[in-house]
Amino acid sequence: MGITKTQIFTEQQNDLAQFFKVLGHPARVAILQYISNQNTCICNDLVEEIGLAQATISQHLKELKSIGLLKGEVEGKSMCYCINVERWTTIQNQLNVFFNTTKSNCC
Amino acid sequence: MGITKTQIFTEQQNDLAQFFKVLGHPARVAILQYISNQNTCICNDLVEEIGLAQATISQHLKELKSIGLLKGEVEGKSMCYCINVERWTTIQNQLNVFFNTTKSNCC
DNA sequence: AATTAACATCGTAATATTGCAATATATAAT
DNA sequence: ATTATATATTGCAATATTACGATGTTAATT
Repeated sequence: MGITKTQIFTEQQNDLAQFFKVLGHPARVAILQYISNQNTCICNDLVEEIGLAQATISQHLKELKSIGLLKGEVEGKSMCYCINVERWTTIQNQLNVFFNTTKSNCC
Repeated sequence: MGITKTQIFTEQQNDLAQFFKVLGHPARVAILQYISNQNTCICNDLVEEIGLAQATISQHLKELKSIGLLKGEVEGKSMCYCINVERWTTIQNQLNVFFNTTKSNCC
């Protein structure tokens, strides 16, 4: 097969895994860090900064947008991609709830 | 292609992405939650509880072990898989540092 | 209106992941 | 010693992901 059996898990488990999965690529970690360090955030900078082709960066940005972590606004002929701080904080909280409620142990 | 260009990222970025990636599958989230809720944690229970084949569960356990999140001890003819609380806390802290240092914004 | 610049999307090749049956291994029970 | 039980490993098929060139699209510039 090769297809994840989403149906056998809870919505919470699938959502959590989805967040983790999107963050689970170094290019996407790097993109978030770079955007966070800039005051202007334009996609073309990312291509030079990260060192992947423009099409590839665009694809990674799309995935970060898919879970609401980034929002992009058209700014002339460029794009201004920003971190959605509200969403960012919400996800951080959800991950912390997961970590805090899942660390008990038997041995 | 199809191969992640690990060399162009920092070790920190690759490590972070690796943690996220391992947690980025609902079966692995479910396994961690189940183990955390049990006092005894035996692999065979997991097969029935999660609903994936024994070989598949074994594979997921291996990945969780690969980043040190689980430790397994032989207990008779069963295995006792436990969460490595120390490692768990370390990773949680690293993720929080990432979240806290990466949420500034421009718009 | 043609051109340029900045992305986005499509198509595709290479590689990775998911899942399982079959098989191997290791221990407990008989 | 043989058998049963629990888990790991191997091999493989199906699907997903990564990456990029080529091509669309949109908006500013000329």
